[in-house]
Amino acid sequence: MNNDSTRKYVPSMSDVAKRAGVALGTVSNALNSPDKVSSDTLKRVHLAIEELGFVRNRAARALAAGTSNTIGFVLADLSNSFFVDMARGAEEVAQEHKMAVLLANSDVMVPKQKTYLNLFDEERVAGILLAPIPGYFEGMQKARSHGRDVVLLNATADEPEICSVIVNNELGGYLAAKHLIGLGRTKLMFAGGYDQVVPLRDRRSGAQRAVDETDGAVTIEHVPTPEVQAEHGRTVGAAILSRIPSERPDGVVAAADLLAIGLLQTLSAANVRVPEDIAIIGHDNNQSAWDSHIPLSTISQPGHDLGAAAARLLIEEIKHPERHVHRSVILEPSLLAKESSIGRRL
Amino acid sequence: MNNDSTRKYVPSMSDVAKRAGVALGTVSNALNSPDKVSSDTLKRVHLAIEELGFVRNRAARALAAGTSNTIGFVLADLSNSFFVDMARGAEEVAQEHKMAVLLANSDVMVPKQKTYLNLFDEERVAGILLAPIPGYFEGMQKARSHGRDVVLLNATADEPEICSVIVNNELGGYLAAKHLIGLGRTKLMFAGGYDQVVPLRDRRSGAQRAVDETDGAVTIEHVPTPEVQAEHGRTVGAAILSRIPSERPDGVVAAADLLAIGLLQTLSAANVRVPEDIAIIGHDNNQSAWDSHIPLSTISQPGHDLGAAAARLLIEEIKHPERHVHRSVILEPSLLAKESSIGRRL
DNA sequence: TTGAAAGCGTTACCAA
DNA sequence: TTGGTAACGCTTTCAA
Repeated sequence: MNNDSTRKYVPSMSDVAKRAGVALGTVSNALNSPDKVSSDTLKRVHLAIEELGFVRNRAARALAAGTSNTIGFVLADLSNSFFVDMARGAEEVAQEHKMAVLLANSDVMVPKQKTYLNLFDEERVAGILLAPIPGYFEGMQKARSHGRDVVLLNATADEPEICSVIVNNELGGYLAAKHLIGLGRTKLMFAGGYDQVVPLRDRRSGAQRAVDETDGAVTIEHVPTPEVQAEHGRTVGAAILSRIPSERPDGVVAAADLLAIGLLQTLSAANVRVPEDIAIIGHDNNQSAWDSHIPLSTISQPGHDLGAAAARLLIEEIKHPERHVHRSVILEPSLLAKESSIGRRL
Repeated sequence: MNNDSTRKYVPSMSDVAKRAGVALGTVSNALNSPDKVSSDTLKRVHLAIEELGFVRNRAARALAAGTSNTIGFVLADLSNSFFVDMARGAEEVAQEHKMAVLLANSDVMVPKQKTYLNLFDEERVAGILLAPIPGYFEGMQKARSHGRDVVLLNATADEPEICSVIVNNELGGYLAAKHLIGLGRTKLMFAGGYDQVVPLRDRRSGAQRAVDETDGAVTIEHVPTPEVQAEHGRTVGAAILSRIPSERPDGVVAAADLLAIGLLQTLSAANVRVPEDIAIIGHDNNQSAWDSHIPLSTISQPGHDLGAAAARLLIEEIKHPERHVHRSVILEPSLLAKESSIGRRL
């Protein structure tokens, strides 16, 4: 009927100290620098902890020490596997250093991003990992001005004082276009995005570079879209279908996988053969695009490595501020050729 | 070259108090119970806060108050959109109550789940949301014994003292089978899972119930698989293909979407028509299965509602322990009929 | 190696 | 309404 009043008494370090017959400071040492304590007292302390069911109070710890061993990770979009991969990578590295990673999903909402950044700042976390909403950094400076170390993922700030890990998007676009060109395609299309979104713009210039290298043997046109979701891919697909076949591209570099999937669906539904008539390659290796009817060739973003590299930078900055040099790590994407470009291989 | 020593001095409440010419306690009140402070001093305090760039110290807050206004959410698998939906739902509700949700991904690893549960316990969070690794609750009791409120998502504990929110899986299986039967299918197959995994077992019994209701007009067979990933679906597909057509089922209820996708691929590749020859319905409405070639019919799990309901239960328990009644909320899944069962509708 | 005591920045209480 | 002050539970000197 009513709630249990099981709310047990939570033992503190001084309780442990009493029980073990040692001083408070000794318990603290036993926990934090076991080597400073004789193995005998160590045993007694641990026994007492066990008997009492003691748990450290992190709040008190953070207050006294001025910082915690927790890393706060604010990321833009949990429904995108790219970010989930980052979280995994960061976690693995943190774990090696006995640090924990707490996640906060800003869900592509700027105020939320700011709120969580502020939350981690208030919590005095050891450091903050931020995979920001493209173009939005609000809240970051405030945390930094309080001495909180911040490392950016998949974005760079103007100031060189902030470490960041980014992906070479230009190379991604280049690899994608180069792949299609190598497959003999000559009339390319770059689908999606517009120039205000830097990563997508970079992908496009990379694709352009690959085309330029052919000295005119290959052409490329750009069909911009407001966003890069599946529906925008369908729009692009419809646009292609409205042309007479001879005017259609024979290869499409999509700015993102979801867009590529939408495009793929629309074309297949109209009996355009992929890749025979039109080869398609996406971008991101987004899990949501796995297992599509015709497996999608894509440019794989090193999400895991990105998270790991960022965590390494952050931890270095936290633990050795004196020897730490602020820098930007650039990771390379890689080609993942599948059926949508190279056809079925048996 | 070297790191900036920008590490600014972080002002405290007493600094604010001095600056505003009021007492420390007044600043605290100004922040926590503005109504207890005259609008004049309120103004002065806020001005001082602004000028100093003050941020509360949550560690100190949690220490003094004994709890925070943060909810910790430990979930089993971030790469499954079901869990991400839960997180969103929980967050929305928390936000309405001015509480924040911090996420920890146990990544289907029991030790991690335990570690994070312990972490949140140590942090003295206001409460814990736990979407556990099926069958594993280690770490939960310890946190509970410290007075931490815990609410389970998509799982139930043996003790009635713990609130939980679950999905009626039996109904899900029933709806799925009923749907295929309503479409005229008479030789069903339930693909995936085995009886040790409770949710999957429930789905199967639901499907069985739907079949039983036909008084023998419809049959159903069970093909178990060790897990329910795409590869297992391919295995099931291969098994079906190895039979002569007349022995094949005409409708398959898959225990999970990923499995359904694998099955779909294998069958399509062998030119089995879906849904004409074999209708397929999955389970979970997993985002990773969206945008497949033939849109997959599925049973939609109310992930968002699940998270929201759980957060509501938890917050009620936190804020009104005296009037709170422990209970288990059961949510209903719903049918999402798409092309893989009903064919293309124009 | 161990013990004692001074904070850390809040909240919450009581007196004014 | 306000001010003063004792916790909160830990880390971290400094002596012993």
